[in-house]
Amino acid sequence: MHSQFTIDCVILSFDNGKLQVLLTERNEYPYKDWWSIPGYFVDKYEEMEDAVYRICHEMTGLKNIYMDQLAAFAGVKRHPEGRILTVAYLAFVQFDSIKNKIKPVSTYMKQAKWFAANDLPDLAFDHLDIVTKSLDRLKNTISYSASLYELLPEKFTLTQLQQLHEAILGKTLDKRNFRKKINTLGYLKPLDEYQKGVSYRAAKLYKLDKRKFQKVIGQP
Amino acid sequence: MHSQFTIDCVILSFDNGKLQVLLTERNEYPYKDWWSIPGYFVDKYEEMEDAVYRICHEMTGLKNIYMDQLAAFAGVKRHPEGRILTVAYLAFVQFDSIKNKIKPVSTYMKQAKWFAANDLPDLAFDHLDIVTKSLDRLKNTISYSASLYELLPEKFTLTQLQQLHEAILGKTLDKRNFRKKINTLGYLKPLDEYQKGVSYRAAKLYKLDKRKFQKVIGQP
DNA sequence: AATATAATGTGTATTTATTACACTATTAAA
DNA sequence: TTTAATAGTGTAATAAATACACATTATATT
Repeated sequence: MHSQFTIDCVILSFDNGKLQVLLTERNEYPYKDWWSIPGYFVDKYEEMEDAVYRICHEMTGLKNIYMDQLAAFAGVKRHPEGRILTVAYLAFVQFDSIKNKIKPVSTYMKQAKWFAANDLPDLAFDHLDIVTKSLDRLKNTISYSASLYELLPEKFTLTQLQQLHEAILGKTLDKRNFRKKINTLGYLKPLDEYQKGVSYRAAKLYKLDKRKFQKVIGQP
Repeated sequence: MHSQFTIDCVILSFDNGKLQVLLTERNEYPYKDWWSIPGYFVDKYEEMEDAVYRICHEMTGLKNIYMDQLAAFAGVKRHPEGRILTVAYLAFVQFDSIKNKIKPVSTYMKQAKWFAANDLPDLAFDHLDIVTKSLDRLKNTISYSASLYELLPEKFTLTQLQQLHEAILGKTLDKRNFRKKINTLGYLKPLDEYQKGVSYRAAKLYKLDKRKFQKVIGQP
């Protein structure tokens, strides 16, 4: 038995130099056959935080993804069958590691698919507003958010990190200055490992030192 | 006729060197006679943005206050009569200009009263969580928020502004460095006017130049 | 009129961060 | 061995942040 509000999940990833949004194709009215961000009703006695994981799993097949609350959306006309409030959540996932795991469990969605954030199809409900707000949030928290690194593999190159920043900020950055900045931050640890399988000079791999990140960013 | 979610308003102000929270004393069950942040049910066909102003007015007597959405709170046990989701909003008001206008219109609240943010009574529901989150939000947005200046009179002294920053950040700031920073910001305009009614050297008054603020802060 | 009080308002030297800018090094493939 | 593709590096100039102490001004008091 479900209550009268829903949860919608903006699941962002990074691939091919672009931010990607995971959309699901609806199999039920309203907006049957439309693309939407994955979402569903919260059960009456279910905590929102639990519902987010359940719904994300049912609609996309993805499990154990960390989500942050974005905002509530409750426009009277957002849902054709009467105002239904939704609480939007925002998650970041690493593209390659879940590539093959994306498949709705519920028949409520026909399929789930990635779309480049700057080239989205028409979306159901007010889901475009929700995605737009997510991208703004990401832009505004880029320097403070450890979850940013969920968008990258555990071990990543500085070029990957720079390209991610560029995609989020929508502008190019200077390589030398970017790397100098990384050094002063102190929470990005160079490893004694290098990229593999590239047909050019392999780049050094880095990882986020979460403890140091907490110290530096936690209470500045 | 109202729907099944509420709006709660965190109304912050600044007086006596401290952040102040406007609380209302409940006159209805549950939590009759408890202090709470002002809130009530949204009507079924009412936009949230309209409801915020209506509810704020009914519960406190205050009109036309700018509010920002903070977050949704929906703990299953937050309301003793079953889970009721609330969307919290955050507003800043200038203390002196509304001092005498605070009086609930609705009989749902017995009275409204200011409390220092660091010395609150026990609060109804999960309202302490909501206030705490508001104060965090204020801290994190202090440099980017034009609404910050709603906490001060239209014309204010740099000492007032510094004390406000100190109250929000919870630490003291250096006067000379603070003023140097103000100068480089460029959107705080010195006036040819001075403080009145003080028994010592009168300070110069400043005001926020909203156009310049937009330019500087809008898209950095 | 002189003094006390209480706050305002100001500058400099040091350190740190940001910006602008171009070439050499490395690897794999051809 | 050459080519292609990307990794990796330094310096000078400017701007911002920090640490720090005293003269100035308006009023109230004697």
